[in-house]
Amino acid sequence: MSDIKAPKGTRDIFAPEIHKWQYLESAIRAYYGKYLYQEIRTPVFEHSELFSRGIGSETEVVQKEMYTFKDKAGRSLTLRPENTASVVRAAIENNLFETLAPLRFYYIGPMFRYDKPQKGRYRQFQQFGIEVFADDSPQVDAEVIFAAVDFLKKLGIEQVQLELNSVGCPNCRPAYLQLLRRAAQAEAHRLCDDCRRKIDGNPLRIFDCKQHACSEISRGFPVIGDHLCSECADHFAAVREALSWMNVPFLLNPRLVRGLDYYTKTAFEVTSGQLGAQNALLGGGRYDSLIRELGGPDTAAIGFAAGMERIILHLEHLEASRPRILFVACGDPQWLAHAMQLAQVLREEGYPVHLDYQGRNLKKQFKKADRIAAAFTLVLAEDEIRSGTVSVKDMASQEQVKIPLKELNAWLKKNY
RNA sequence: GUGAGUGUAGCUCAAUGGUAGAGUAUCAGACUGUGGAUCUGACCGCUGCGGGUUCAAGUCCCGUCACUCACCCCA
Repeated sequence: MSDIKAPKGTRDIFAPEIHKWQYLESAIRAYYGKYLYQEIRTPVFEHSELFSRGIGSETEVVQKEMYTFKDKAGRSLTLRPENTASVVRAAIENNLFETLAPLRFYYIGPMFRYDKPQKGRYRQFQQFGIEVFADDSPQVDAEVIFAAVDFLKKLGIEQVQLELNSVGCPNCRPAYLQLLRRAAQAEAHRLCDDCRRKIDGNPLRIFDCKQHACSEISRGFPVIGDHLCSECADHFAAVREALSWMNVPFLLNPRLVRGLDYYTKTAFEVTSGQLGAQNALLGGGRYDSLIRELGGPDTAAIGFAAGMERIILHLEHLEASRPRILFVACGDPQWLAHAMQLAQVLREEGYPVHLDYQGRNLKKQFKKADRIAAAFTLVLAEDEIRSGTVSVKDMASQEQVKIPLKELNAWLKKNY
């Protein structure tokens, strides 16, 4: 074995798991196409500043988890830890706000975070996500959330929980944060070191602390829901109403906090009980200020990102539909020319065909056909060559018929 | 970054401190016109790596790396 291994937190994906990935990717394209989302592909690395400005320099992601490096010209570049900032950058840079309608994007691709790997968490991981620009209506929030939950349902993933909150906006959040800081300050002596540090940076994250003492204490803290401005409160009420139109059940979590700073108003997260500690399948929300902050027009936006590895973990029972394979068995190496030509003709007809060139006896070849789960084995040996026929054995029923080569195509059309 | 568990054949796993094994997979034969079964044989290893203790280490000790899970954080 080579002593060079895949870097920590990365992995190789191949059959049979790769079938699930291909299935998932095509499901994403088909499903979100129906909402007029169009694919966007952005670079895997960006100027580091895009993320520190977009995601927020105080966030865990930016402070500890970025793969940042200098290129040969001394530019600071970063492997993208998420894709929303890039999509916004791309929209601004290409003037998509002026040219594209509707402004709806989906993406699929690798993201990178320098985290310690564990179940459902990798350093290179796949996300797909959607972004809607230039629509500030609460109904589009409901549509995005519906399209997140409904997609999982269509994949057969139903044991999930949707948590919902509003995190306010620049009009009401600062005042609330002051209130929260004051409350936390008063209890600071009882909070853990970690939480004490959060008071000044992002006190909302105190709600995330799983230490018993901290969560007990923070339960008494004011929650944003009671301090939303009327615009945010109205918006949130309308989102909830529209969700009920679409029969989307949700759990109000007034302490739901997202890890990225750009969220405003609606924030949501879908979790699963089957995942272990890393239980978030997807998360998202509205980010009405980000586009302006990154130099674009003052434009509302909403989206979510989903962890594909975590979705794949829920597809365990998905039976990969394997192609029906034809195996051409050659009775003697002297007929290999016929066998290769037959195989090629069949491939051009669209069948997956395999054959063995090792000159093994028919028994070995049938064994091989069995191993690769061939649907039919086509025998070409002396009898068949002489009579211009081929013997076709149905591997499941064990029935075998000898048919003229000229009729093979028609026979396969009927029996394949 | 912190903690715990695990590292032996391609895969799944054995081996009271005393000659590294089995199942499975692969290849060949029994069986040169027919798969799943059976039997026989072959192949497969610096026991993660580096030190230490010992007459002797896969086994005990230290370090290190990797994987897994959890903390943290999130998707």
